[in-house]
Amino acid sequence: MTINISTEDKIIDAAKKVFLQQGYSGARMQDIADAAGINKALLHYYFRNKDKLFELIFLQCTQKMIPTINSVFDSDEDIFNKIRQFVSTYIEMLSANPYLPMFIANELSKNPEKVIKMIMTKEGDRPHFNKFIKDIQSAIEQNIIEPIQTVSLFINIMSLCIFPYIAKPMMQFFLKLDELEYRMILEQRKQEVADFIINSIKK
Amino acid sequence: MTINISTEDKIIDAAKKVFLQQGYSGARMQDIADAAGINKALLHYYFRNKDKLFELIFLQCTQKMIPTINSVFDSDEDIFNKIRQFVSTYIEMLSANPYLPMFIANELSKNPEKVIKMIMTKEGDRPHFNKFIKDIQSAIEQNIIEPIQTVSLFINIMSLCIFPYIAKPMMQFFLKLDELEYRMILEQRKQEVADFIINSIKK
DNA sequence: GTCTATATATGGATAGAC
DNA sequence: GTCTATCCATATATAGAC
Repeated sequence: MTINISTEDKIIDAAKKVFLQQGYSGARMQDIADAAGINKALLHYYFRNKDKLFELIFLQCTQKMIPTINSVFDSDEDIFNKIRQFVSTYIEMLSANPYLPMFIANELSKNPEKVIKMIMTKEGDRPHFNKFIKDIQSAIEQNIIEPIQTVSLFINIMSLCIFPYIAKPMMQFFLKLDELEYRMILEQRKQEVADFIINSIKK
Repeated sequence: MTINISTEDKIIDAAKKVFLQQGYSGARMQDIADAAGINKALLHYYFRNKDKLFELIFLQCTQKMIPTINSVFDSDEDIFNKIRQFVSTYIEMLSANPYLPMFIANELSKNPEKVIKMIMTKEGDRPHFNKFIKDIQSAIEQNIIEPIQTVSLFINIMSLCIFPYIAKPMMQFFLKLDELEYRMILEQRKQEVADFIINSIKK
């Protein structure tokens, strides 16, 4: 049986799909209407214009993952477990939303001011990166891990998690990997990346 | 004194700037004409259409860096020095072309078939990644570095080098870093990243 | 709320004068 | 080679019937 989905939800789902894959400037209102199984006029009836619709989708996407991440940051595991947990939950979430990293990075790089204003205006959860960075700092002071620039380590962790999604076609092309092979590699990375990081920083 | 730059070169320079920052779908022929100090009609006189102009720029950009990279891959340094050299020359080149990673990753992700066809059709140098991967493999067999999936290590190295450029606005936003601070971090990474990698894999 | 038809704006491309 | 003017396709947005 088919559940009755409201037109608004159909539009949101469709818009999410199109915007995430095509980005703002590549997305066509017609494509969104088609994907939602309605016509353009109805799109404008529900969401006045492309900008408004985009803003909704963008904020919804960026907010969605924050609570899960924060629950990791806020836990009182030791630094190694925290890194392990962060890497595996983050990669897990990205595998469920593979277009998200490219989408966000791209919009942010095309139009930094507009996007940042959008985020700042709408209040909501923020990722507790500071908490994470403080934990790293404190682990260094307690002599648990090698001294390293915390900011630099943070960038490394994010790089190792996110880049394989942003550069998927590039990596597939370079390494001649098909869809399945690449997905298996991403799956393995949930452990490998944490090992790689911890190997590097542990005393 | 001002050197006399041919109109064609002015167009190419302008197109490079606009395409790299805006991507294919975000770039406007008008913007390119403006940046070149000419009008649209003249653009079309030199390069029949947007696609042709884009193809030229894209191929020129992707080819430019290959010889330098290959000279590192082809050298007969040991694996640690090779990693150090690759990381530092690669980051050096990216700092000189900070928009390039986002540009390539984005076009590839928006239109993989088209882009790959473009690359395959035009013959030219290819990066010798295989050589690098074989070197890693052989270092593992000789017991010089920890056993690790070579493909995985390769992805890690690329991630650590490239991601900070793709995600520059995101990282700046998260970490509240201004232009100068971020550029300093990138500069430091020429050493730090190699240390980070080698720390992780050395016996 | 949903549609068809249409207005309006934008951007790529061409014609033709100089 | 370079320009102005214009065309035409595409894309966003609105009007108005049902």
